[in-house]
Amino acid sequence: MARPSRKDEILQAALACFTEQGVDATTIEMIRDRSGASIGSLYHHFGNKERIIGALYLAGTAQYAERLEHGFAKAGSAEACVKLLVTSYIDWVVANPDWARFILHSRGRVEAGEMGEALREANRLHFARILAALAEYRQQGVFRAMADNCFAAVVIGPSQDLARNWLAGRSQSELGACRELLAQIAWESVRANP
Amino acid sequence: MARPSRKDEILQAALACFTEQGVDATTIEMIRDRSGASIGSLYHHFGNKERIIGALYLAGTAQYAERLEHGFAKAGSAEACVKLLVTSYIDWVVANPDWARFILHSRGRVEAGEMGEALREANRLHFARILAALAEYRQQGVFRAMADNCFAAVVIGPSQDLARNWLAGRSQSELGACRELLAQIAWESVRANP
Amino acid sequence: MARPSRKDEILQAALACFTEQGVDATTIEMIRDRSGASIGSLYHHFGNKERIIGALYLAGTAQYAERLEHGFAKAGSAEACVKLLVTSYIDWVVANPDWARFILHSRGRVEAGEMGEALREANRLHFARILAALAEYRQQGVFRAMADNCFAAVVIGPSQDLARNWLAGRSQSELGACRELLAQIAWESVRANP
Amino acid sequence: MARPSRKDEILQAALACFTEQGVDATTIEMIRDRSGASIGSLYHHFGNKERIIGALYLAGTAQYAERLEHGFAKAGSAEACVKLLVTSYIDWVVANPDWARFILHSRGRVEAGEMGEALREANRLHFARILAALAEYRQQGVFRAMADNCFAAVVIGPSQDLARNWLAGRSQSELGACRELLAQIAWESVRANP
DNA sequence: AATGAATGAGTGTTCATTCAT
DNA sequence: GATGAATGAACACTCATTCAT
Repeated sequence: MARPSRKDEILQAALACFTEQGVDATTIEMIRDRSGASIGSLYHHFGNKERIIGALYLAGTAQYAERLEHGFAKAGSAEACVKLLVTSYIDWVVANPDWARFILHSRGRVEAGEMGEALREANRLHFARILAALAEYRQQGVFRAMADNCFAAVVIGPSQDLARNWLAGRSQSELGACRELLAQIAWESVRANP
Repeated sequence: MARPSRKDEILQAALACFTEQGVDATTIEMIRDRSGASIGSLYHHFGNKERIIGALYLAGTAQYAERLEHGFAKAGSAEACVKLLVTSYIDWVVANPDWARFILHSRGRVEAGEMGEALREANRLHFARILAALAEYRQQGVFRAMADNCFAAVVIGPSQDLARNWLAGRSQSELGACRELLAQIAWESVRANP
Repeated sequence: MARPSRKDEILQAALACFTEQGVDATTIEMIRDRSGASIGSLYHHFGNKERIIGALYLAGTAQYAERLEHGFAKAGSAEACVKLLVTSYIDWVVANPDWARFILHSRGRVEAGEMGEALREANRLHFARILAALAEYRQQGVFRAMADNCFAAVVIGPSQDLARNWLAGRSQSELGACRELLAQIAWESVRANP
Repeated sequence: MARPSRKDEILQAALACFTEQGVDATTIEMIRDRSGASIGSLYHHFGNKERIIGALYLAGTAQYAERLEHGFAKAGSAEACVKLLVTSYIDWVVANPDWARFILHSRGRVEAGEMGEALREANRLHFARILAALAEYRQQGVFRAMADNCFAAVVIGPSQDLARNWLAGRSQSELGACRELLAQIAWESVRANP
């Protein structure tokens, strides 16, 4: 296994700081102290704070997208696909709580910054892949008629809401405990009525 | 109609700045310029920036809670109650987009600050009122069995997700257009299977 | 006994604040809170902070001068006069530690301010009275030859040094315990050698 | 001869400002203007104003202590030691009036701040060295019986009082002129009566 | 690639003072 | 005489960023 590169060390340190202090309250010096890199090195690798945030964001979403991709390859029905959207989201949040918290809170910021277009492009792609995977089923009339953004909200909204609360420490119970239930509800919510 | 007090003017100005610049990027001077109050007056009334944020947050949630309360008084069935949770949330967001955006993004910050306990107390109360309104129906077995936090997430999660996207300008379509559909889905998601 | 006037209440409150916080760290609002007077009242009576400090200073030195005056009236020898300078100083410090501390630390400030001339005038007068009381003895050759400022320093310097340390809490022992010894040393230091 | 370091330049500039304006009235910008360093550099080296004050204080007292140390090495009698305490103090004040004024007025402030313990430790050490140098003579009964703090006050009090007045511009005559007389009086004041 | 001293515009906040009531 | 809301200049301090080594 390769040693983590300096860049990755910095990214990991930044994420830890963001988790503990919040993104705005984290200073470059905090990241320096935690990563062991010098200020000069930080700027050599990333150029500015915004780009550290952006790189972290993109790496996080890519990681999640990859996980989803793997699942889709094996899903053989509309139901499996929809449930996969829920379960893989929850599983990823549980496995990467810091990353999930950061992404959940920094989207607007990254979108507004210089890496905004890159982010939107990645999102478009991600969304398109999901739609493509579901396109066949939609044509078969498996799903209830609704706008794309509604569909996405209905499927992932409950999980995201629960994840937000859990990541903020407002839930005493485990997030994973609701995994199956939320997947089932998502499926029931979007399938065409029998 | 009474003229808005100096305190309210400051709060309104702060909200407008938060909407345009974001909370962190808003400086006290921006609020001063927009409100017409002097810096001294700002501090005379609120003491520090944190407390402006907190006051605005609490005022916003109170406003929404009041709206919900009014509706509950007239709701005569479990279905009406659940749908009301969705529709009154969406209606409030559409009617107060700036306030909604601010509240959606500042919860963690306020919770972490000196007014955190006041906020948690208000939330506890709000949540308790909703549960009380539904308690009777729950005992009758009207609802599918699930934890309280799951119930809340299933009912409001999709609306909140959609609202976030709409408030961030990521939706071209109107938020209100999904009103009935989301209410219906919420109800179907939590009712006991027939 | 007359009730203390509002002015005196303010002065007392100011002195207490100065003792606890230091003169610079004391704000008008602290004095307001402690005195019970309103900000407007404070400014009505004194005009500004500087004049509160000045009034307090002058009142304190006057009080000490009066005490000295009383003693001199009864002192019938050079030795008695010199020892009186020491003992009445120490007695006053022990009786009015807050006032003494304030005066010991604020002289330069008052001298530099608008009441500086009044202070210098009071000091000149005070000094002149002491010299007058000793003039006769000096002519008789009772004292060792030295400049006036040296004389004053030799007589009062040790007491003042000890008082400073005691007032700052750096001495565990009582200031009064050294009273007689310091008076004796002062006398031996200034008398002409036998 | 080495060029003064940036830190020393800042310290020198601060001392000059303190002399002209007083410590409280000196702003960071004044020190910046006088030292030529940037605000960032000031804070890079010292962290905050308090620490500039503390560093200056400690450097000044160290300088004086060193001077005293050198003298003690050559003093061969109780009389020489006592007189040295007086003369080296006066000589140092005359040679470093700004530093002396600053130290005379800032002790309480530094003691109350974060460097207070360092200062007290330095003082303890300084005091202990002096006592050690005199210990042998004390055992021989050379000195009049009195408490340590009295002894210190009697020896240095007159010089300090005179120095204060001279440094404040209240003395027209030279401080150095009293050097021998004060040393002599100090010795007479503490020696055991013949 | 790495370092860290230096930079300075910008921030939240303080507080003596004013003045209309 | 008394009140206290309003004022705004001034301050200590922060922190992303640069650049010579």
